[in-house]
Order: sequence, then structure tokens, then C-alpha cells
Amino acid sequence: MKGSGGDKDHAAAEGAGKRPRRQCLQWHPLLAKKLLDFSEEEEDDDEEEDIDRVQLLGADGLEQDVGDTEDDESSEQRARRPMNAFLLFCKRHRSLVRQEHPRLDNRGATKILADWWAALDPKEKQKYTDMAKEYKDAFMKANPGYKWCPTTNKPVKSPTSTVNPRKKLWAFPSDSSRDLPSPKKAKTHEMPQLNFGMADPTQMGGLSMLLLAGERALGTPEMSSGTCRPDVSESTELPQKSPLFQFAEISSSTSRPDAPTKQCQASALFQFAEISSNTSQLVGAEPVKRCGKSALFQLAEMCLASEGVRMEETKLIKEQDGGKIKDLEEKEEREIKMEEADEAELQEEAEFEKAMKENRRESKELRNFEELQMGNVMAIKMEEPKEIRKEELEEDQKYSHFPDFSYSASSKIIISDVPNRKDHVCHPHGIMIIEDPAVLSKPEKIKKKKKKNKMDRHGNDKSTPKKTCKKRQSSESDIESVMYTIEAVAKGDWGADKLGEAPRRKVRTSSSGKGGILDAKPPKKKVKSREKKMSKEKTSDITKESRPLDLLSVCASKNVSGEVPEGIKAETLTPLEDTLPPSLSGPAKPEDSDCHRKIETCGSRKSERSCKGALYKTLVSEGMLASLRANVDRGKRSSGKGNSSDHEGCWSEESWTFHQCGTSGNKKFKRTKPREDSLLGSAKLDEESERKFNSLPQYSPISFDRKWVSIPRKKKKTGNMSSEPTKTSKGSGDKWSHKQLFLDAIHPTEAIFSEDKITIEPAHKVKNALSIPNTPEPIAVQEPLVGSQKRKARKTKITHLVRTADGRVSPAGGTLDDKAKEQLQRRLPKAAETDCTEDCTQDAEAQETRSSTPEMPAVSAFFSLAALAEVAAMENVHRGQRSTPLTHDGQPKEMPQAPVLISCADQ
DNA sequence: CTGAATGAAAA
DNA sequence: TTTTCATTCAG
Repeated sequence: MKGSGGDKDHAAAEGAGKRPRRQCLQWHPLLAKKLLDFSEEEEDDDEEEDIDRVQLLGADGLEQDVGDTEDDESSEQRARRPMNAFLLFCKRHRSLVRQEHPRLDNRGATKILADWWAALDPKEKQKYTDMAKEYKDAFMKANPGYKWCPTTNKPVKSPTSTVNPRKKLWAFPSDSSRDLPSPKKAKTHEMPQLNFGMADPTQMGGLSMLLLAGERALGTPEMSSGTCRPDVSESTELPQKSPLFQFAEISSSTSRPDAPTKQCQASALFQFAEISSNTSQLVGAEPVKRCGKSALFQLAEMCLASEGVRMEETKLIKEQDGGKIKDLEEKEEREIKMEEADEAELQEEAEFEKAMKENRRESKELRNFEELQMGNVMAIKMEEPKEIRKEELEEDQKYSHFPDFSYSASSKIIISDVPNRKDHVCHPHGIMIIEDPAVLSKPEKIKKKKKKNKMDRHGNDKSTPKKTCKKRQSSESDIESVMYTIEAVAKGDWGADKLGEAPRRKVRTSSSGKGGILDAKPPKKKVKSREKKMSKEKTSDITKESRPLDLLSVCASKNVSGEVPEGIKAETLTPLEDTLPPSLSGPAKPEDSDCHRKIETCGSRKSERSCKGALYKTLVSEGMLASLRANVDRGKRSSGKGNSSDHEGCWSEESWTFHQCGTSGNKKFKRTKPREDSLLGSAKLDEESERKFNSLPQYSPISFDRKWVSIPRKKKKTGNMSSEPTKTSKGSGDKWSHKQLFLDAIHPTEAIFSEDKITIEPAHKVKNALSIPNTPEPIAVQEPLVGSQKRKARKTKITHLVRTADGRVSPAGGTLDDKAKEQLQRRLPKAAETDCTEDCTQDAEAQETRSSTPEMPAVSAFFSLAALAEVAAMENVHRGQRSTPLTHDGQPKEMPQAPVLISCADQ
């Protein structure tokens, strides 16, 4: 009943055309759960208003966030029709396609995907089909009453179309919607505990995550409190609806295997949760909740919590002891402890670091101090990386939950594509530092993003003043930055500091404004449209800002109750007030508004850290750490300059994806790795679905190329590879392959090749992998012709316009075949080339250029992860330098895309 | 908001 | 058979 009415209402009430989309949100279990809360009717209005309201009200920090999440949920309620096999395929491979053809727009990508799909073996296709079916079944279960589309009733437009043409009249009956939740939940299993689970992963922004975490902690003392471990363990089973939850699970899961004790400590999130819980308890029921919500508050809590945690952690850490990494970790831990403990400790820390980095200058110490200040937060963050490392090695899949973290980070770095994900991390929403890593939600999908963005803008305005402070950092010391990077690399932090300005800004703003958030502004893109709401949001933002701060301050005071380390306090306070207490050792950078900076850095660091951590893990696992370091050193020398800041900025921005990474080339970031995409997407889906989705085979472009060749459609020339050495020639399509290969190499799990199955295992990654025989190609060319024949006909007929690297558009159709062949051929030869790990480092620039060139075929695949890692490391260093010079290639556009390709092969 | 693809479902 | 709509995102 309601449903129908509600829908109508929506349409009428809304007026804004946008809603329809929300309604359509894709279905996933989580959503289903969430449905409970809202009735459809309310959803629409609520969403917008609620959010605003929440923000405005923000009476409680908690509620705010919660509200947001809820809103999202509510909005999302509307189930979206499940994706069909092809869509699943697209979703999974689009990123790949885009990587290969960065210039190509989605339509073009879609065409290519269609080709791939056509080329796909029936078997493979069947997998997708089956998956689609599963989805559908699940969906239907969740939404019993769901009707696909009313279909043609669609006079939808009649109503002046304006409103919502799309809106789905069909939306499932209200009943179903309500009902949905129950069924889904059942599916989900045990979500019960986690209320926070309710939040939509998709929509959840970083903040929401944090909030959720906080709530969770509050709501489910079990998990967060004490040791959430037990709970967590159980939770692992859970569907992991909420990102946070997942996060917790992950951490728990990962940690367990290794060492139970560590678990808690290990994951930053986990700690976070704990912290929040603890804090909440401390504060008191009411306050607690609030605190949980506000990022600042949370931070404060974290700091506090960290103290307790750290104790354990330290122990654990000690136990672990191990190679370099361990040492590093210890350092971190120590640092953390230090911070917590006292200034004295800080000093020690400094010493520590000195020892570690003797090379470094005193400046480092300053940095350290800063870090210390931030330390509380940092400490938490620091932990994450460790866990991640361990975990990652063992289980990539698990990570899938948090795409951002491990995967994105690792993949990104390696690939250098700089996936979107990171963007997320940096995302303004991510106000919460913590959130960043977790940020599962894909902003884009939901309108929220837009809203948020708007919000951000406002926030930015306010925040702007702060920004100024940030900049200073950059000035700080180039050398220092370099040094830092190196250290970071060693630690796995990667450029946290360097990230410097950009990231920091974001973070800072976020922290400060909480609601306001970032200046960073991701918004650029999407912001455009929704200004309407902006006004509301603005107001809300303002209110928010003030509140959160207050809350934080209050909470902090309570929590701290004196115990809190100065540093922490300072941090907490700083956001609120610019004043800083930099009581700590002489604050390394008094100038910068320490407070802001710190905060920012913290936030940025965290996200970055997570990335770095992932990278680090990867490296470690690979055993590449040593080499990496060496590279880093090299890079250090070479670059030696302080420009790192730019590069840093890039990083952080990368995460944004869209945001302006401004200074540095943005495009790079844009590329998303296949994985990342999948991951992101996964965020939406619940674990199971996600898993399934991820489990879906992802085919490397190469395989398709082959197929293409083989494929009848295209002409299949079997010509096989006559081995064309042409290194330089650029085929429009060539690029793809290597990247893909590269990726595959990195992530063996995903690298499933259709027939060839060139599964590249990690071990293989090194050189041989390529061996792929050209092969067999199964091929499936039979065109099922499923859809409308017309389309197909069209397809066959139409040649896709593919943009070449040059940017020219070339017909992909028949011509492609040739290209494909060439590509293949090229690949083979290159395979031989293989290693050049050492060289790679130096040649970073050259590499990049190459990468840009389509030619680089599979070579990358051959390179070892180590090489990649090195490259990544180098990248950081070099970036600063290269920023300008690179362009010489003439293909600037590509550059961004494949900045890091490690085409070591020397030609 | 449109489009480009495919496919499921409804009309 | 035709129409909707699901995903994705530049334009």
C-alpha cells in the first residue's frame, strides 16, 4: 500500500528529478536490511531533508552521522533490479577496459565490453549468467513483491516527464519493501548485533563509517568493548553489512590466525571501534554516543583508547618481532606509546627514529614530534598497516571487504594507476580519518555524494582559512619530505607526510569542519548539479561544525580526564581552536597551524597509511621490501628534492579520483583497477554477493584480444603472432594488455583468464608467467544473439570507435583484429625481456612514458612485484620531478594513466 | 540526463 | 516483439 502511494508521492512531491535514481539503488542484502527503517514514502523526503536535518541538528554528533547513513539507507531502500549477466560482466571489467582505453568514454567502453562479452566463452559467460541468476534470486527473495517494471505504463513522461521519468513506478510494492528487510536479514545471518550494520555501505561515506563504528560500539558493546575480538570472530561470519563491521571482521579474522591477541590491536579500525566503545562508556551514555559520531570526538576517543590498546599492542608487537618490518612496526608502536606516555617517550621515539633513520636529519625529529602529537591517532593508524600486511598475504579475499585498504592501496601503488578508491579515502566525507580506509561506499552511486560534495564546498569555504596553514608544510623541508617518504616506504607508510598538502588539507578540513569537510573538494564534478540543497546543507554544515567541535572538546575533556596525553589533547583541541598547545617538544612546525595540520595529517595519514600499509604488506610478502628500500634510497638521491609534496598531493587526491588532483595529472588516478572497481562495487554488495562477484572470473584484456582474433566476428586471423618486435608502434588497443597483466600478476586471484587461464600466480609473476601460449582460444564465438538481434546486428556492423593513445579515434571493428594480433605478437616477444628490476627504478620516467605508449604489451606482467613496488616507490620520489618533464612524450594524456607502469624492459 | 552495451521481465 | 531498466560515467 504505502509503496504505491509513496511512490506517487515521491514523484509528485519530489519534483526533483533526481530521486528516481536513489530509489533505484541497487539491491544488496544490506539494503534490504535497511529497508526496515523506512517506509518508502518517507524515504524520499527524508533523505534530503533528513540529511540536512541531521546535519543541522547534529544535536548529537552521533545522530548526525547516523542520520546520514540512515538516510542513505532509506533512500537506498528501493531495490534496483538485479544486474544481468552482462551487467555483471561490465561491472567487473569496465575498469579494465577503461584502463586500456582511458580516453574512451563509458559508451565506448561499453561497446568494447560488449565485444568482450560476445567473445567470451560460453562457459565463462555462463558463470556470469549463473551469478546473475543468483543475484536475482536473492533479490527476489529479499523483495518478494518486487515488480520489474511496470513497463510501459510509462506514460511516465506524461506527467510532464520532468519529475521522474525514471522513477520506478514499478517499485516493489510497499509491502514487499518492508518485508524485504526481514528476509534479507535472515540471509545476512547474524547482523543483529550490529545496528550500525544498517547503514548502507554504498552510501556510507567515511564519516558514516565512523559514525557507524561509534554506534556500533555503543550499541553493541560487545564488539567494541573490551575486545571485540570474540564478537568479531563471530561477526566474520556475518554478512558484514556495514563496512565498519566488515572492517572489524577483517581485522579480527586476519589477526586471529596469526595471533589472537594482536587482533584487536592490529586493526586500526578495530581499535577504533574499541576506542569508541571505551570512550563511550567513559563519557556516559549520552555523551558517548555523540562522541562516537563526531569525528573529532572519535579521534579523541581513539587517542584514549589507544593508550589501553597500545599496551597490548606493544606486547604483541614485541612478540612478533621479525624482520625489518617488525622493527618498523615496533617503531611505530613505540612511537605510539611514546606519544601516549609522555614527552619523554617522545624523545625516545625521536631517538628511535634517529637510529632508524640515522641518515635523516634533525628535521625528522621535528616530524616525529609532529607525528607524536598526532600520534594518538597515528598510532592507531599505524597498527593497521601491520595487520594488513599479514592479513593481506594470507587472504586477499577478505580484504575485499575493504577494498580501499588493502587492495586499492596495494593495487594502486603497484599499478600506479591510482585508482579511484583512494579518492574515496581522501574523500572529504571521510572526515573521519578512520573512515577513509574503510570507505567502502561508492560515492558516486548515491546522490549523497553529490550532497556531500555540496556540503564539502560549504565546508571548504569555511575551512579555507585553515588551508593556508597547510601549505606551509610543503615549504617545510624538501629534504625532509624526501627522507620521510623513504621512511614511510620502509615502514610502509608511503609518503604519508609527503602527501602533505593536499591530503592534509582534506583531512584537516574534514576534521575541523567535520560536517564542512573538505576543501578538497571533490565536489567539482558532481557538485554542479545539486546546488539546490546546498543552501540547506550549508546551514547544516555550519551548525555541524560548531557542534562537533564542542562535543569533541567536551568529550575530550571528559575522556582525558587528565590522562590523555598532551598530544592527544592538543589534537582534539586544535581542531576546535586554532590555538595549539604544542606543548610537545618544540613542535616541529610551529608555524603551521599545528593543530590543523596535525589533524589533517592524521586523517590523511590514515588513509594514506592504509594504502601504504597495503603496499607495504605486499612488498613484504613479496620480499621486496629490501629492494624497495634500495629503490627508495635511490629515488631519494635522485629526486632529492622536496617536491614530493606534489606527488603527495597526487596521492591523496588520487583517492579522490575525481577531485582535482590538481597539480599533478589527474587522469592517472582515474584509472581504476579492475579490482578496485570490483571492490568498490562490492562495498555495495554484501559480502556474499561481493565474494561471488569477485569470484567471477575477470578476464584479462589479453585474453580477449586473443579471442578477438580468434573470434569469428572479428575476423579472427589466426595469424598468430609473428612476433612483431615493434616496440614502438602503437596500437590503439595495445595498452590494455599490459596493464591488465600487470594487475593480474599482482593479484593472482583475480587473474583468471578465460581459457588460457593464464593464471599468474604470485610466484609466476616474475617472468615466466607470460608464457601463455597463444592459443587455443576457445572461443565462443557463437553469437547467442540473445538480446535483440538488432543490437547485435548493429554491433557487428558498427565498428567501435576506439580512441587510440593518440587520442584519435579509430574504428575498432575489423581493424582491431589486426591490432589485436599485433598486440599478441608483441607480447610474446616481450615476454622474453622480463626483468629489469633494478633499472626500472631509475627509469621511472622512461617507464611511464612507455606505459603511455600502447606498445608495452605484456611486459609488465613479467615484472616481478618487487619491480612494481620499486616503481611505486620511485614514483613517489620521482613524481615531483617528473611532473613536468614527462610530458615530452607527446602523449601526455596517457601519462597520467599509467604513471607507474613498470615496463622495465629496456628496449 | 543521455547514451552504449546486453539481458530479464513485462506489456 | 517492444519497452524498461539495471551499471558506468563522460559529455
